[in-house]
Amino acid sequence: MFATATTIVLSSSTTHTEIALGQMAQTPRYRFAPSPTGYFHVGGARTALYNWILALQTSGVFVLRIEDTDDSRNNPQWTQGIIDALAWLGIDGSDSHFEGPYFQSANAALHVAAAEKLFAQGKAYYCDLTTEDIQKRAKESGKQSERQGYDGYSRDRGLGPGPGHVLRFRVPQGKTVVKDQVRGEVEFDNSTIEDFVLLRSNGSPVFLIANVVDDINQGITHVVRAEEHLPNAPKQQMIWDALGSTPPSWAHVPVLVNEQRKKLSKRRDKVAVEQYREEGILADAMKNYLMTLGWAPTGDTEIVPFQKIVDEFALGSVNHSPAFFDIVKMQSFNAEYIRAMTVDEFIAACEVWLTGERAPWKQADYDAKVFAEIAPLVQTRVQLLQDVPSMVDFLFCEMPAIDEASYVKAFSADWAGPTLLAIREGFKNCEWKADSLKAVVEKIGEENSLKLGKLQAPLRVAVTGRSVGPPLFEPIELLGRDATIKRIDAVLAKKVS
RNA sequence: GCCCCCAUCGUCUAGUGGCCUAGGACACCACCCUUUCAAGGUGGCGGCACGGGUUCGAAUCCCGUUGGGGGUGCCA
Repeated sequence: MFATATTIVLSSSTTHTEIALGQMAQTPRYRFAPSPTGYFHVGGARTALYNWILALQTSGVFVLRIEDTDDSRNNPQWTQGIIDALAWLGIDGSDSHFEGPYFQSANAALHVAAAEKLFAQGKAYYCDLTTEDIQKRAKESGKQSERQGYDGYSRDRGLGPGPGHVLRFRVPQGKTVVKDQVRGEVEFDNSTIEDFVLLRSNGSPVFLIANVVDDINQGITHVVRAEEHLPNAPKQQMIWDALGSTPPSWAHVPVLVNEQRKKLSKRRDKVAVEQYREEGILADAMKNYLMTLGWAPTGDTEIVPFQKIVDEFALGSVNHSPAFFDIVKMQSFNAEYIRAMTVDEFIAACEVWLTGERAPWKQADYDAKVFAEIAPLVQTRVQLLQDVPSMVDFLFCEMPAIDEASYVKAFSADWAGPTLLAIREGFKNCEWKADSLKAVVEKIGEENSLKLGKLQAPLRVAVTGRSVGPPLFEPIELLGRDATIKRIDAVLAKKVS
């Protein structure tokens, strides 16, 4: 009872102080701090989006910091990938809210200096135990020691820097309360936190301190990151305190998971933003979808303008539980965004898939005018832009590749050959317009008591090579009489053989 | 093992004590439309993990159980 009351009083007074400080002194400074270890992760994209939106809302700043400190996994090629992917999502390096990129590796000296300052103040100490030594001690002590893993063996041994010595933070007694904008107050008993490493035995700083020192030097006021960092928060908050700085406002957002409910991982799951982009997911669709994971705009519609999201998003209303990254739903969002485009926009968006090396046809065979004619018919039929070429390729190839299953299905009926032959005869002299072509086929249908839906199947396979696709007669008109009849003959010949 | 977080349809969510016989979206099913396939329209299936409290009243508050997840590196 008393404890609770005290906590409330303390926290409310602290909150007032923070608000007063924030109002007077500083514009909010958010940051996104990825490490360049591979393609850009969709989880990272969501975290970046959160920070970006928050910066936009508050007239604040979005700082991009590349955490490239050592480690064999880092590679400069990924840095450009991150920057490009962010720009694709509208997090544009030239925007006034954007600052950076900064490179953590450039600040190594500052990290070391901060660590040495902590040593000088007795807030950190050197230790000469190896990882093996620590494991051995833990095993020998049998029962789990108070502190996990490392037991504080060198706390009072008065060691200085030297070969094989790591610098460890002296975790003080007591409790550390992390005030989290998503989760409220999370309390950690310091006795459960080991004296963690600040400087490796080779003298290089580790993430825990490098990250904090950069945040301090870059004036970061708000740390919004994935929940996997929650256990780091008390440690980092202790470093902020030890360094004499006021810790930032924390927010730990739930992780994205796969169908097994495990955190999305680069090894196991399809997570690369670049890959989705290449498949033809639209940036707006991805942004919108990502923002519906763990949060939702007001109203009964999830697909909303980005501005509405910027207007409404709040950390306090972010869900506390992990969200499944559902590719099927994202594609459905994408399809809706595709349909919402004007035809011209759609044509422009398809450009990359229709020309250049990705196109399945020879450049000379492609006719932009023909595609423009059929574009409205394919626009309602694709989920991914990469699906477009296979829907229209029959228009730009000499002869379509006949899908065997479609062929067998369409020509299994005994009427298939004869009616197709009749259609061929009808096509020889009719007016070459979609409506007239349709009329020819319909008439033959009447004569044979076959519905158009059935009767057109063999014709469709002959012309397009497949049993499904856009409406048939418009493309046939575009193809022209000679090419159409040639294709019918080819498929008829195939039947005979 | 230990620390921490979490728990509404299969999935993503709305819901902040009465408006909830729980709303929307994706997926799925049926029907309508129809030139195949889509799109569109209509309808359907389907959920507050469990057990105790608190309260006139609980999906909403508290406790416990169970079940998930994250962390436990001289990675970030």
